[in-house]
Amino acid sequence: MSYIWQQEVKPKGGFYPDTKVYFDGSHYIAIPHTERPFKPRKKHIEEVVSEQNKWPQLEELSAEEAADSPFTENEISAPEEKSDALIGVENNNSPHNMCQITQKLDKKELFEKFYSEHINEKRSERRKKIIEAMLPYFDDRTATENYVDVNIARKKRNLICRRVRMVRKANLADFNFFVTLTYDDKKHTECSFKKQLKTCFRNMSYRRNWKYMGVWERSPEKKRLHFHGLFNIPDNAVVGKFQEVTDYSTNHHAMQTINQNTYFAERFGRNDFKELDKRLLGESLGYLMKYLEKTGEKIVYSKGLPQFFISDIMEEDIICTIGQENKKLLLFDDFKCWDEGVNVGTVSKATIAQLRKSS
DNA sequence: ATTGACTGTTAGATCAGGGA
DNA sequence: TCCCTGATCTAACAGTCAAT
Repeated sequence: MSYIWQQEVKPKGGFYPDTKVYFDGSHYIAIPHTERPFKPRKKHIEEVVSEQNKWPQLEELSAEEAADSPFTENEISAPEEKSDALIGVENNNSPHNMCQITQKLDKKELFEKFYSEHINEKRSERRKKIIEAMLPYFDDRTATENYVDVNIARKKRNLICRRVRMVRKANLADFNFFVTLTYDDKKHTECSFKKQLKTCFRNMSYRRNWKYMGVWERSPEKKRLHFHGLFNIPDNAVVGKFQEVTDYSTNHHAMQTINQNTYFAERFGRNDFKELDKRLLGESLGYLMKYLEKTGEKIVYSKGLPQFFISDIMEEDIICTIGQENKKLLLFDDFKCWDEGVNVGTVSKATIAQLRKSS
């Protein structure tokens, strides 16, 4: 095998061109540029194993059920456009607000279903239960166990990827608020809360240059849907006003003071904008990570949160090589950034902003 | 670990409506 | 007409996968 990174990483002339630089929370680390020759991927086709019939009365779904439904409005109203999809919907002249949903699941989708059903259980218990549930769809127990183990490993890999991405984005983001939001029954249903809040954040990001990342949470003890997020809100881009509100917390059974924003209080309900101590970023991230893992929910990101920036790195700015096979470069805190032979200065917020971005 | 390719989702851009 | 806000459309990208 003759992949470039397996040859000599260190270039001649004492510098590394186009490295990907990330911040691990205390140091900047550069990954030297590597390339791998293109190799087409095999397409794996999963076997269809299960069909379920459901007769949901759409207008009778509660907001919560609607939010939890795997069928989006699009899938229900325009099934003919998804002819090759495994999830199909038929409307056989049934009453106006009723349609037959025929859900065909392949083995992988079935695995996903059982995996999310047992997400809150211990790993070994979860594995056992998924295997039992999937046993009828395989020839024997060994085949079932193999399939489940391979897919558990896949989920684990994917989670690691997401975690790495999230931490690297957060470390370069310069967040200044940790925000918790929920909704007032008088203003929203869970569904409308989620939809409008996402729209609102999207607009703040575009119009006021807010950056954010966060997760939705509905833990068993706190039934109400919350949004927890890390925000970078520029000084001149605040909406509404901040007010200290002191009230009784039913969760902690004690009085608590929150920094409530009037804009979000009026539109959505209770909220808390905690100013973020940079030293506590790791702790806040851990908090978000907990929900990321437990709920299987995806992270809500604003765009423009890079994982890396691209810079050439001079040999004199490298402390040592680190990582697997010493392929990463640990940099001095005041390392210089270079863009195609031009020194764009010592690393700083401004430097990072003008360097080439890499998602 | 990292990479590039693929794909479904979602965030940036734009539209539309309302109020001043 | 201008400004602000919420909604909608679609291009960009997050998530995933397989290779290594």
